[in-house]
Amino acid sequence: MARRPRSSGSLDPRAQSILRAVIDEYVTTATPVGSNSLVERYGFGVSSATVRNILADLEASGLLTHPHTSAGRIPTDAGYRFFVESIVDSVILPPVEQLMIRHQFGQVQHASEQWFRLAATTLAAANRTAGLATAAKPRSAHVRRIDVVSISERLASLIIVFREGALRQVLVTLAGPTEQGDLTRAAVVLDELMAGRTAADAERALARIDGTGPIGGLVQHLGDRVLAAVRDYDSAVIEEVFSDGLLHVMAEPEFERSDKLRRVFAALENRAYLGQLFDSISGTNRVQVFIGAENGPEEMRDVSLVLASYGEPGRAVGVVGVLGPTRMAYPQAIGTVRFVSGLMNELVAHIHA
Amino acid sequence: MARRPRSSGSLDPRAQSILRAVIDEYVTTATPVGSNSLVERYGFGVSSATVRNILADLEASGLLTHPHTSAGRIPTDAGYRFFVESIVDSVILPPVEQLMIRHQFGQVQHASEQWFRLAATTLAAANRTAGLATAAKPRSAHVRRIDVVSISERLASLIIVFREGALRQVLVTLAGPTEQGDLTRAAVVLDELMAGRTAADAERALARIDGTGPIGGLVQHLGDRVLAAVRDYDSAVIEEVFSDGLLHVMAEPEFERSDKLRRVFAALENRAYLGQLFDSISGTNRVQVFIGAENGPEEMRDVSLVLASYGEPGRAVGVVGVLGPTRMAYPQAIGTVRFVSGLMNELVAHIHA
DNA sequence: CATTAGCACTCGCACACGTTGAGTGCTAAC
DNA sequence: GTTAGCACTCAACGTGTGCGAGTGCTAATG
Repeated sequence: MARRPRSSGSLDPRAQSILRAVIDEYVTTATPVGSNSLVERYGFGVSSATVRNILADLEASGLLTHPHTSAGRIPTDAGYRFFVESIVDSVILPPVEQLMIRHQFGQVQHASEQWFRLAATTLAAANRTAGLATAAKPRSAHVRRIDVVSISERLASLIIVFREGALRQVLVTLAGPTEQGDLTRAAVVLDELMAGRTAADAERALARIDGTGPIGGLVQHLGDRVLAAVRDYDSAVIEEVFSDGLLHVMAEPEFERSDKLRRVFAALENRAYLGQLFDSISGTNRVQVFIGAENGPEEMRDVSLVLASYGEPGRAVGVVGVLGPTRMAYPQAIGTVRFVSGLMNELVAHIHA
Repeated sequence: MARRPRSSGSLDPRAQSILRAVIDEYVTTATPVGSNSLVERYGFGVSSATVRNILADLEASGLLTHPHTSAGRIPTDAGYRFFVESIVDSVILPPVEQLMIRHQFGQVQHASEQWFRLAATTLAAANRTAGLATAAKPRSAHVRRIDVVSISERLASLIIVFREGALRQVLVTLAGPTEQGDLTRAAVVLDELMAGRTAADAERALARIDGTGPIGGLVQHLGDRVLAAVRDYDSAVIEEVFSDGLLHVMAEPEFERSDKLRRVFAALENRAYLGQLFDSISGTNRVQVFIGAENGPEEMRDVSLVLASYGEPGRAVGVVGVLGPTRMAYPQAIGTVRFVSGLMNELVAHIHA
């Protein structure tokens, strides 16, 4: 029975600090925490009996639970939520860690567009959980350059560079033996026709083209392929989700039995789900936290996501984040995700400069 | 006690068929198989007592074991090895399955160099295990084409196409504001200089270049980057190992507890190990099977690999294969791996035509 | 002499049972 | 409001027991 009825939302500062202590303790030990160990390790200046009363209150408010009568308390999703709300705006990553991460990004400054992979790897390492990241993808694709390279007599590699530096390669089987010279001429025509265009523009331009003549057919053939590739790039909500450190999650005690984790991984392979999720956070630049059942899918009820989008809302956006058990170190996760997304913002800005 | 001492290597045909039956049964049920269930389901025309005698012989030969005295038999690594040797040359994938796989490959005929991904996916699906594949990588890289595209004022995307169609992209920060015109001119110089060259040749050519003049510095700067990228591509034994269907392995009862599997996954992330392994089979085009402890690393003693290389030994080779528990359906695995590697051979030949 | 029926034996597994200990909730005193 | 005290609960652990699948051995058989 709750001794003093309280309105949810506000919380006695002492109760709040005890909630924090429970979360802190549970996150590190992974075992339910009891009143005794709390006063022992945190010593609130009160006895264990008092702490017990407060714990009972917190449970009545739905912030803690009991696995069974004679066990300690563990936080509920709502408990984590309350905790996260109370810290999410104030967390700042310590300068030492900031420096370490910056250093890692410096190492590969000019290694193609692999930054998002590095972001996932960095987040995974810094949190000992799984790191996730997608490449920044523009709202609508603009073609920047088209190139055609002969691979063999009847095979050519079609290379499409998009405005932000993203790149697509398509192998094209040719109708007959074709020399690099013709391919180059066709490439020039296509390049002039499509460079700077969106998919829709490019389609209109291609429709007006003269499909006859010595290389007209070739241009038409290649143009169709370019268009398909551009549309494909355009329509995918997320191009690729790169993840790293899934092994860390496997090592967590809640996933000792692999079937739970298997379902989580299966959910992560569901593009529709991830696409929708990432889309929902792509407006804001704030760090978003999804805790356990808040994720929606049944399979995800044992894990939490800490996500942030990066990029320029009107142009290109991507997502970085962390996935771990609901029992995860939220302050650390929020801090690193915020910092890395900031870093990615800088990089995107640098590209668009 | 073995009733009749036998030399290892040859085996009574009846004993052999019983070994097969044990493997067959164990692979499907995952539980030790006893003499009774054997005669029940396979009825060899003898009683269970006789089967028991033969089982004892097979155990004495090291092909079977006992988890404990009152349990049925399970195959040892040596037992699987014997079985695999006896079938490896005769397994042919049923035409129906051949057709299904061919069909899948037909669907994406012109989707860039993603074939190896499809190979992994197909193998995973066909065997309900993990599928592995690497892209075909040439012994020594030959540059086919170099292109430079301006991304922003001080940022350019350097695109290197290799002879077999492989592609590398490097973002380059420029010393000062540079127009596409200059970049294009530099690209032409580099293209003429390096196209058709190996890394070593390209290095020599680049050393002789005139680093002065209006675009000389630019060429030099970009050239260094190209060289680094080519060397990088050259030196990596395997570029990327794509895997699919790891979830299937997670579902196997031997990996119900996730720690075993975690170690396997960790081993798979060890590039040095995989590189050496893949290198060791890259000479031959035969299907190679590595069973349990044969793999070497302690972490891999519970899994088997069925691998085959594809490509043209002198030029470009890659690897496709399957990873599963030692208790895996070897005939099916061998059949699909052989067939898919054959398919990949065709594709590589097509590229080099 | 290979095969087989019969039988004692082994040992993991499932289940029941008592013990232990951490932790709770309640009450009465401060 | 806080606290000491205490009865109570329940998972975890170790032990004991019966069950059953399966073996290995022996002696009989065609």
